[in-house]
Amino acid sequence: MKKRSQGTVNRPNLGDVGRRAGVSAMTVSRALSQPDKVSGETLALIHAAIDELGYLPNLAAETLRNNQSRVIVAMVPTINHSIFSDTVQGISDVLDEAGYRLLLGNSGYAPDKEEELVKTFLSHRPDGIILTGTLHTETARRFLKAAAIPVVEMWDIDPDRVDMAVGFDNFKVGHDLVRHLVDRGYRHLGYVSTTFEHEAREKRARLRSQGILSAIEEAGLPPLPRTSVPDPLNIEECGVIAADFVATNPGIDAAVCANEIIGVGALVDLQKRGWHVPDDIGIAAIGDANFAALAPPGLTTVRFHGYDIGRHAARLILSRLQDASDETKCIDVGFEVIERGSTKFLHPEPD
Amino acid sequence: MKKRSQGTVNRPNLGDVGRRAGVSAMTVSRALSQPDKVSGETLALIHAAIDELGYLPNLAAETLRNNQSRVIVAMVPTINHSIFSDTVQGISDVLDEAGYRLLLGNSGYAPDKEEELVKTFLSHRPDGIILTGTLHTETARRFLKAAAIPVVEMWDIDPDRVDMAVGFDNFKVGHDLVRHLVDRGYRHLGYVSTTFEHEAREKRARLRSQGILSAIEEAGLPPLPRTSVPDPLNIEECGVIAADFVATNPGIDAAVCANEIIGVGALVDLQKRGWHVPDDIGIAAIGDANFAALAPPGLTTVRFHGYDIGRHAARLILSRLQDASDETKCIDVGFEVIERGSTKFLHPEPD
DNA sequence: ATGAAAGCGCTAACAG
DNA sequence: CTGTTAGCGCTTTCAT
Repeated sequence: MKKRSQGTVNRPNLGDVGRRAGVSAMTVSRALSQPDKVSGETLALIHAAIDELGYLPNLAAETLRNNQSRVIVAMVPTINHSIFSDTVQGISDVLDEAGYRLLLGNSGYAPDKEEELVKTFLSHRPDGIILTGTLHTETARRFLKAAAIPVVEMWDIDPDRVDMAVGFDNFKVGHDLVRHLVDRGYRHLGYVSTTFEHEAREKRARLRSQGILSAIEEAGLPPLPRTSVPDPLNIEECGVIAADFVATNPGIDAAVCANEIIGVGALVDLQKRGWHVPDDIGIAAIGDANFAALAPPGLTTVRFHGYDIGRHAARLILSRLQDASDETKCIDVGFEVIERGSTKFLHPEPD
Repeated sequence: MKKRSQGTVNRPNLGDVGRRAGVSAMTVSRALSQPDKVSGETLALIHAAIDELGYLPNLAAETLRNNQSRVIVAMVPTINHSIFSDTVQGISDVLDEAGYRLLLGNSGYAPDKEEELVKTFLSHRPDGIILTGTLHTETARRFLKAAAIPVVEMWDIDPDRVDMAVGFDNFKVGHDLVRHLVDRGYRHLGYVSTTFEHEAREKRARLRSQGILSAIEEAGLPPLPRTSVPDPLNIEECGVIAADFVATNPGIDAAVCANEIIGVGALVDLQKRGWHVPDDIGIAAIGDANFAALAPPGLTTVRFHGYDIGRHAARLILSRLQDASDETKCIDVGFEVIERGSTKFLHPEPD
């Protein structure tokens, strides 16, 4: 009796199928991968055997043999955030269509954790890997390069990327949002920012601030009053802080909020206090995940294209896999300013 | 020269590490899995070699050899929905902690697609698999059973489950929400339901309807006026339909909405039309994903525990893996009625 | 404490 | 058109 397995159920392999069909394992293998090289009669026998046995190929063996797993790894800080779940959905949709599978990891904004995960994931021999952000440990970078598989970094575009990148320019986000407000006649902006512990988020936030300041300078506006809210964010607290800020800085005609939570909080709280938005004060925020459209009269925001970022990331991996000579790419998917009721066009008045 | 690889980079294996450390592959293997069986000196040499070469184990080989992949598959209809991304996060958190990886699939509510994916995923030899819902093709069920690995079905609890299940009782959802309204004094309910094409969603919706009707009967309330909104859902349209429904059924003192979108739409639209919520009309909805708390005065809802469902599902898999004799389990995580401003306690008045 | 052999399931390469 | 051999990287088993 052939000894196989250590206690668990034996699942049929190519040999079992072949035995049942009266051919060798090799012929079954061919029947599946190059059916034109197998006679019609044998083919029928083999398929019957496959159905009877419920044969499924063993991809661990294929991976080992072919050095190709048809698995792509994606690591996001959390999927519990609509912007990242959009991204993962985009990745998943593209991979699925191409017959690749998605191995998903949560790095939680922690480079050390990410390094650990990168090593573990590389052990699964993925055909490609998609990471969030550009902040990785030196060791992680080394292993990624040694793996010699396509690597895409998402969301941030950084010149010293590992391989490929898809994202947008955070400096431009801040810059363009201010520019948008200036174009509508706003002149006295205030800024409600965030304070993040995580270096990756802090870096992103800093770039946006710099963009804001740069646009303000370009437009010759007065200096930017500023406050910040603590992490983690709570919509009510953020609203109070933002509304207090607006109330104690009476010169401000528009508040720029570092994210949607702050923006909606400010919108709700200011209106509760009797301010009229957008007539008394304009409000705009960076990020458009869930509720920006919902809180009356709607929050003007910068929207990111998470789903597109995911799709592009997966496509970059796949196209590199198809054509290894494909040169390194960097895709800027941009962003969008969505104008809603919380800002309006101000008629120019004497200052 | 040793021939290896077909064009791609060779990554170091146990033999390479051993050669560098002056020992055999087997000793390196032991150094990693049973370090106490290797002399301290050799151990140091081996670890040095591992670091120098950047060795990572090949899990495809381990899987093939050990018949164990440390990979768990999870299939959800979409992760682009906060309730499912919560679930996936729950799964991921538990797996991560236990050193397992998550292979994620999107079945998109389609049993045929799911069957295809189940087969592909089983080919990866996962140690366990987590599915959404109980609606699978016969073939899918057969393959799942043949795979002889732990299977968990999430969200719906069904007596004829494949193996284990985590979820809640949809009949009870409808029943308890109505009961909640009745307890607060509401007597003339109306129902804004959905019309789904997908059998799985339709089934869930039907169970909830039955629960609603049952509670109404128990309480001896008048028959339930009812309308429905088309899929896919749009918040404004849903709002218009729901508000029209309330306006044309003046007897109604509370509207039960089949989901959060409808509920918030109704809330916004009715208030826009000058209705006062909850004084003129109470509103309650099933589902509490994103914005129920946000639209003033807050929407009373039934909240599901997606994250917990995910955690439990992963835990069931892992505990079965640790102890195969563990008996089949079914966990009811329940749900929660969240009372917000859109309903209130009605003082009993003469009818 | 360490090593050699064998085999997990698959397929490229080479017969026939 | 079909079969045999060998080896992908790993670990169980059996020496030493």
